[in-house]
Amino acid sequence: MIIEQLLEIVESCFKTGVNEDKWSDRAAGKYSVEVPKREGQGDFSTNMAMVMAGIEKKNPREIASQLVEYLGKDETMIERLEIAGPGFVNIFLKPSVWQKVLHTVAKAGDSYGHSTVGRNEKVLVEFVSANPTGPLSIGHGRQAILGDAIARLLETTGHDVFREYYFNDAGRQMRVLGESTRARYLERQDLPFTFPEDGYQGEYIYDIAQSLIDEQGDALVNSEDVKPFTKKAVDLIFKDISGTLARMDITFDNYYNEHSLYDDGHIDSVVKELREKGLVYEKDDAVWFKTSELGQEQDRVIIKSSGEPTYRLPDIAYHREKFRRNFDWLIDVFGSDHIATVPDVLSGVKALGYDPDKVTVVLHQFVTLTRDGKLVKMSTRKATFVTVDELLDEVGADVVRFYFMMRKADSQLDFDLDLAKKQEKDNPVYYVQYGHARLCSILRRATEMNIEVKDTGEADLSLLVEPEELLKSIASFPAAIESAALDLAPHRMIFFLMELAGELHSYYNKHKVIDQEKIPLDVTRARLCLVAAVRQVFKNGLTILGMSAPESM
RNA sequence: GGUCCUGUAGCUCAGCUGGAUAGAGCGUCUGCCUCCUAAGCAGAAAGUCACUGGUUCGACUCCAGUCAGGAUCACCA
Repeated sequence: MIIEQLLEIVESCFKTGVNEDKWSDRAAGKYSVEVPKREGQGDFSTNMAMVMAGIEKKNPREIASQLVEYLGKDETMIERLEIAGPGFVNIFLKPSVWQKVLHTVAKAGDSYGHSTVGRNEKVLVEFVSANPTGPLSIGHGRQAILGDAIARLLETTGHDVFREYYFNDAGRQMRVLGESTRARYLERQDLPFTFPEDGYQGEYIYDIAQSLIDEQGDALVNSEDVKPFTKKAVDLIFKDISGTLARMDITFDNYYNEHSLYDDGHIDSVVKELREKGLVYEKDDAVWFKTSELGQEQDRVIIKSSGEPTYRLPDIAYHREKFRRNFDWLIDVFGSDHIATVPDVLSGVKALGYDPDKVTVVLHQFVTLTRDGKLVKMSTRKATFVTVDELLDEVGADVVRFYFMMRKADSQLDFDLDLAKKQEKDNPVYYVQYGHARLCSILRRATEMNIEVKDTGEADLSLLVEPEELLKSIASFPAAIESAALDLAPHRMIFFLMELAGELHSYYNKHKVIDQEKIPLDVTRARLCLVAAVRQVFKNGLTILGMSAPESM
């Protein structure tokens, strides 16, 4: 990458200064080379002189002029230098350095931007993990897309990614689900029924009841056992959930059933191990975990006086199993309502001898929905929540993905349905996709006119006029992916693409590519190389985010 | 009350490891289609980066405190 090559040059100049006794090596590694925010301040700049000034107690501009003298000797990529502001050294590169990016993109094609920084590290991304009690709500939607985007980014950067969905289909929640279904089953047949006090009130329960009636008629009317109802509900709800996920092109490598932790004895063995370490004790007929000895304020119950474990115990056991399955990095994507469980799980992991630093929890804040300029009130209990399916029906998968990725996880996300539904303008999703479509259109046109899109090596790229912004963006694409991936921040890719689209649309209006009367053929050919490269970056960027790159709109 | 997140333009939000004159989209206002897609472009107006201190050559960014909003503090998951 360009910045890395430049950094090498800067570092060797720094060393030259040390060797020639101009300054000491105490500033080594403390300075940086970065892209200035404003135009006219160079392609890159370094703060070395300012960093050194503090350490060496010298005038920063004096150091800067010495540095400029050293840097000026480079003929490979530096065109000119200037000292600015408090002591920045601004570095202007030769245009040919940027133009070469087009070769790189053309050569790499669909894999441009992919890297191997992940070194095949085994990463487990756990996300969604919604229990089968109803259709996915928009809160789950955010999590599904955030988790999937993180997984895709990590794959792109050379990680060995495994996607897992953790669920529980036993226990009180499921009993209530079964009882709710039974009540609807009886209601539909005009028989007396009692609906559970905290039952699931959603319409979908009627659908489940109806399918039981269709299949078995009134055979279950006198069933004492709630299991057939629960089972049917779980089956249909899971089918519904995976259907919703499939519509967004989200798949999992594994669905991990909490119950298997009991069957395989992992729950018992965790308690046993903690007990051996003296971290467990009995009080009030319950079993407590000494989390206070692990940095927390108070101890927590892991087995209730009824003999049933609390949710913490299987959570801890589950994470131990993740470690035992030899993953190097565990990523949990949760809603912010799970915040209280995080310290408990990490305490458990630590107590069992695993490194909690290998667990990264991505907590995302809540989602609100705005329709007709007003906040839509949602309640899970009353089943007045909006489902992901409904959103998909209204605006389609690309828009849903884009909007859910647009904000960093830490921010609350307001899904503006009015804006999302606008298909004609103002919608950032189309702004980006339109960029790709426009470029495709130009390439189609070139083919129609029998203009061959030459290999970048044959075209005279020095004929490109004002392509700097675009070339720099293209060149920074791999770094953008890397930072978004390693920081688990997909929203940065969205912003990257929006910026690229802005630059492209601006260029498009300023410079025509094909015009046989006004534009010389070799200029057209050079611009077609640029067009092809930008199109490739759009396509790769959209693909990495799980969105489509339409060739026409 | 404790813990975590948030507070940046009228609205919704970026601002990555501190860097030069604070950024985008929407909204508002003014222009631009005999021309590769106007789902676009060019320009204008719009800010006490919640507040107060501190750290330093330099703070939206780091630290402490205050205020406001959200999440969470079970032998529910």
